[in-house]
Amino acid sequence: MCKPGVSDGNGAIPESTTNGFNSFGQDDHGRSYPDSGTNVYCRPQASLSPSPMSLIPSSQPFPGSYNFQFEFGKQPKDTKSTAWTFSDMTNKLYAQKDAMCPVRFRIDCDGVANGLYIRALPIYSRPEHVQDVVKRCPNHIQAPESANIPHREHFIWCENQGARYVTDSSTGRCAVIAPYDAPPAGTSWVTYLFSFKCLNSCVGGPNRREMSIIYTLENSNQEVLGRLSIDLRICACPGERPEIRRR
Amino acid sequence: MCKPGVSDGNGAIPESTTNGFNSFGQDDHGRSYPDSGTNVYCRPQASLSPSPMSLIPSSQPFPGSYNFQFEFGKQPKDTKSTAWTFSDMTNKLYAQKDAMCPVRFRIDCDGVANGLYIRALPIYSRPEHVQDVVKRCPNHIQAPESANIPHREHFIWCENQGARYVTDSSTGRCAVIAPYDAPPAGTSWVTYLFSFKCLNSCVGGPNRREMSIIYTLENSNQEVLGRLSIDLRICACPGERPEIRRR
DNA sequence: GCACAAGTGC
DNA sequence: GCACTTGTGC
Ligand SMILES: [Zn+2]
Ligand SMILES: [Zn+2]
Repeated sequence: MCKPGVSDGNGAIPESTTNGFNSFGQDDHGRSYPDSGTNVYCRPQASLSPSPMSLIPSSQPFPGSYNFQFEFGKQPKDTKSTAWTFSDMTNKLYAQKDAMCPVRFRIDCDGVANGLYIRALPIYSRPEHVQDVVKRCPNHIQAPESANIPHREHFIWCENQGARYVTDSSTGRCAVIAPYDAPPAGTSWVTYLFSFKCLNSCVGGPNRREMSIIYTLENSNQEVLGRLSIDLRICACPGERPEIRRR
Repeated sequence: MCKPGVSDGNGAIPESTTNGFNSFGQDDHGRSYPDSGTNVYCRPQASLSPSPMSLIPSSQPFPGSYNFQFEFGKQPKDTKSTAWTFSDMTNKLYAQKDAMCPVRFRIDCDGVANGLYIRALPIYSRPEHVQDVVKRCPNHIQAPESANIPHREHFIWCENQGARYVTDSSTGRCAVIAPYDAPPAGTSWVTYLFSFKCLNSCVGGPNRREMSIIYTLENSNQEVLGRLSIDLRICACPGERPEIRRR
């Protein structure tokens, strides 16, 4: 079994968990809601006293000793109606809501990687919103097809066996953790299927705020061994790059 | 005290209640939800077997023996940014969400009208949707300013003293009932303030479906003594008639 | 895949 | 009050 040392990639103390941060939302659920005032859908205001950087999850990528890497599986079609597309140029994933997006990970490992995990955590990438917890909008949480699903409030779902949905009790951040499986014979890449359960535009949820996914490679003590960050846009037409849209 | 006889205006048996109808929604809440399929915001389908007319609330106006009538108070401003405007031409109220709309009612009554009530019930006016219960969208129900408000699921609110929010136990229809007060000295019109707590476009709620308000004059036995119907459109810019909108 | 609808930022 | 954004119907 291979086990390189824990590193943190920021030259600081290794995080014993990815959850060492706080969120400052508009309400108990850290969400922005429509019409806090009369008839105005408003975005959450930046908190008056900005939260210390340490309270915000790090999105600083670092391969770490395991040389943690990702790539995307082949996209279904290359037309404008594709369910998802990843731009290497911008490091941004465009996907429809609920589309299964195959993300492959690999690590440098001579033997069997045991007790390793992939954590997927969504964040708002803009500093004004990064302190807010990414949650689904009430409309989608309450939708019948999410009824009785325990993780229905989670924005990122992972279809892999063994995926575990966690909500940090102090911050309210929702993440999904899947065991890092051994790659199939003949490759070092392991595929994970992620889907995203709100649109970027969902009122009462993401509410048009730009997002990123933070993928961390962790050991069973939740020590971060490597980190990746991917920008994310969930929309009806991921095949249409925003700049191409006709006026 | 004046008390003309109960009439029904349809030449049929008087309704002993406005609630003698059923709703056939998409789910337990009679609502349309986003993405019943993958990534498609869909409207509710018309039920395969159309509901009998008797199960749908009547919106047939009739003044009745009391000569039940309405008019609108003076609108705040006549600019495009008005909070509400009523078109006599089309019998349609255009209003912003949460805007207080003053509706005046009058009845022919020589003495003191006692034990009379005004009921306001919202319906979807198109036959495809009339069987669905009008409720607020989950986003607005869950919004912090609606927390702890018992009638937060109601689409129509009435600000008058004595307003009572009722939900029919068999149909799930939500209505608000206010006592018919004596008009102030010098007029026969009594003013009621109504507000509408979702946009016409609210996903998971009205979801772009056209609506009407049914106002009924009732006695304390919920017998209908008169009925009025007003078409309704709740939107961000009620001052802009839909036809005027620039392309 | 286009044209429309309609809430939002500014 | 305009222009833009972006989900939706067709
Ligand atoms: Zn959503
Ligand atoms: Zn609403």
